[in-house]
Amino acid sequence: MGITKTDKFNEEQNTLATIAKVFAHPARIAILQQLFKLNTCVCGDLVVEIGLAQATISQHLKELKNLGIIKGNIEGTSVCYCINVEVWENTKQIFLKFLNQDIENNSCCI
Amino acid sequence: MGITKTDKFNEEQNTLATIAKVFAHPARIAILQQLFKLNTCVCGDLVVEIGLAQATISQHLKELKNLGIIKGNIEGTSVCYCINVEVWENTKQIFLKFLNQDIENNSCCI
DNA sequence: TTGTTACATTGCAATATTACGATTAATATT
DNA sequence: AATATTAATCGTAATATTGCAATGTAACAA
Repeated sequence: MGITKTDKFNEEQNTLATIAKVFAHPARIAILQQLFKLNTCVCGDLVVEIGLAQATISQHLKELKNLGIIKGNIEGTSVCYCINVEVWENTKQIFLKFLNQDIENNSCCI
Repeated sequence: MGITKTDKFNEEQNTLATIAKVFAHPARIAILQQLFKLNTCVCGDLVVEIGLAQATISQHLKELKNLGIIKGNIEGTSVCYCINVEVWENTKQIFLKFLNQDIENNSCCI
């Protein structure tokens, strides 16, 4: 089958899974880290930096853009990418809420 | 190809992607939420609760177990699952560190 | 105009994931 | 012992993801 049955789950669960899916590839993690690290727009050199084919990087950038956490500005023949801070914060909060759920007492399993 | 080129990335990036991949399915999110919510072992009724086939749930549980964030205790014919708090905390910290990286100034893109 | 550069898109092959029926293994129950 | 219950595993089909060569597109440079 290969198709996820999203109708079995609530919106929150599907949203969390969608966000996680975007984080679920080292190239996309690397792109985000690079954008954070440089603290400025990155124009093109992501391909050189990461070492995958240009088409592949472009595809990963597309997925990050689809989630909205990065944005691209066209500057002449090149495109500059950076974090979309608002969307990033929003996305982060959703994920933090999930990660920060804690167990009060965990005396059941050994 | 379909195969991720992990050798192009550092350990941290691959680890983050691996963790995210486990979170990247609503059924696994639902299982974790259930385990947190009940605050006790969940014995079997995950199949009923989530509404996927037993084999499917078992497969998702396996992936959560592979990451180590849940553990299962055999009790007679059934198995009780719960969060492995130590591993969960560890995993959480790795992810928090990634999520909490922030930009000091973001004046580049419009 | 012609070429060049930078990136997106398309098309395709290889591999991974999701889902489930069927089977197996282990323990309980009768 | 025979049967039932529970969950893991196997096998398989459908779909998704990854990666890249080739191509398309838009802006600039000569």
